[in-house]
Amino acid sequence: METKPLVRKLGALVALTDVELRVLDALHKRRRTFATGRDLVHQGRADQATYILVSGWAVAYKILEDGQRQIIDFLIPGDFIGLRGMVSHLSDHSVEPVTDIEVTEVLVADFMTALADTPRMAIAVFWATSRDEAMVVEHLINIGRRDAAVRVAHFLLELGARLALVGLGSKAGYACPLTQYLLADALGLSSVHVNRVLRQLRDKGMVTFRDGFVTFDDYGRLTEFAGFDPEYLDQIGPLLK
Amino acid sequence: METKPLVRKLGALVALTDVELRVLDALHKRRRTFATGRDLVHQGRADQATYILVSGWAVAYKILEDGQRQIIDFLIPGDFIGLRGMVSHLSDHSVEPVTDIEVTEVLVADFMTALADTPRMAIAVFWATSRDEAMVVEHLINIGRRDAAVRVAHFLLELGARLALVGLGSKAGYACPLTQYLLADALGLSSVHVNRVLRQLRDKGMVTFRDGFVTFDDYGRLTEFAGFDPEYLDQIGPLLK
DNA sequence: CGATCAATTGACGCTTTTCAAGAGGCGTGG
DNA sequence: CCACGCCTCTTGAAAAGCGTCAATTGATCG
Repeated sequence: METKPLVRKLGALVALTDVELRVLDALHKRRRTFATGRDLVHQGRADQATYILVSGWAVAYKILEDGQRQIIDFLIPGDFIGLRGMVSHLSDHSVEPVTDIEVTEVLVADFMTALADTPRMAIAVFWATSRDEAMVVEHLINIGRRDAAVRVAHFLLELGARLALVGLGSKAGYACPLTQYLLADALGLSSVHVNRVLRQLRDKGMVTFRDGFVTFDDYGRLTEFAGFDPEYLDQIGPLLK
Repeated sequence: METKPLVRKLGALVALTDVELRVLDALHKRRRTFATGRDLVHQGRADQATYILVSGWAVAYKILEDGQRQIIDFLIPGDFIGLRGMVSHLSDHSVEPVTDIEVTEVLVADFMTALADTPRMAIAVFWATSRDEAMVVEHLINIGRRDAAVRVAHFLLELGARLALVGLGSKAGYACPLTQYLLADALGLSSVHVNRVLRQLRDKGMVTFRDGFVTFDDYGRLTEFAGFDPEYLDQIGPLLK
């Protein structure tokens, strides 16, 4: 039996019944692929569908008046794409693939019906989105009150923790398709400064960001340096049995 | 008929039936008051209740390892307090009153039951929290990619727009109990710099922050200066009729 | 083989922080 | 009623962090 990312994600929050699993399964309509550079969700446009990321990385961002870009979050397999846009009629940000990606499409109408029919699942979805918000909050704190080096370190650790949850990373490191430009736009830094900071961290033997791989050279020392607390990602098991 | 903040908030998102209104009404248990400096939600502690702010202001924040504080959001009447903490077992931030506040308490168990019994309301709550997340996202962008002056201007405008939604502000200005220290911790700046920037904005005749009041001296010029787009707060009416 | 993009490094300058000091308001206790 | 402490706001001077500009390299791609 194939374990779909969405099932794994929601199942970790709420113990799902057979009926709910069937409803969930019916949600996965078409499987689609998107190539790098082609927007899935476009800033300021209403959407009729949301997606669940199956493979590859994407980035949620917003373009400012002056052309600068702020990255809100990187999306990895198992994440919802454009869920807020679906529910608030107007998406306030864009999403585009970082790599070629594979997604399954979920139609708004189907999703709403599913939530109404299976309230426990609605809670699970609610919980999942709350976790996403916790991520954004952590991101906010990272940018607001940490200096560049700690900020970069913290970010790489957070990404590692998220990837580990879906089996794509460990305390040794992970494959990471991001460029230093993307990192800069996520962290509110210039790419030049990101480069310098990465070299610092590498020279200190804590973490190496190179050739599409993040390698934790000294995980313990890095977490201490970054003040990293993975608690907000912890799951204590399903809230609803 | 008294219009409770929660009813007004959810009613704007989903047209509620009589049954749902009754369920909602039953949620409002005790009314409580908290004085300045007494935490409602404490970082790292699991909670059994969430609150809905009736009057006064509160602040959601997180304390970092080194003692610095990052403010996540200011809470104004009609806002949920500690909703995420309720759903994820572990609250990742603290909430404390800025002024003396009045809240109504909602028990987790009641809330979960209500959501399960009235799925449309669950969607409304889901939507409301999505809007809150949009606020945090805007906050993130503000801190990540705008310089201090624009950041302060944007923030004061955003606060004004939120207050206007609940009848506590206009394009002329609003009563604002925040200190410059609170502003600094929200914006990721030092209080000294916030002070300087506020003087700049005042000298330029755009906005005055003084004696507990924010006065928009030139609303049009300020919005242009800040690149403020209130769209993300807009409501196009109930999604579900 | 030219073009584009990611990474890299140096020099310089500006934004913001830090440190320091002082003024005014307000509550509390003697 | 006054003195004192505490908080908030204010301003100046100096230092630090980070951004901008610029130039170089290597890799990939058509």
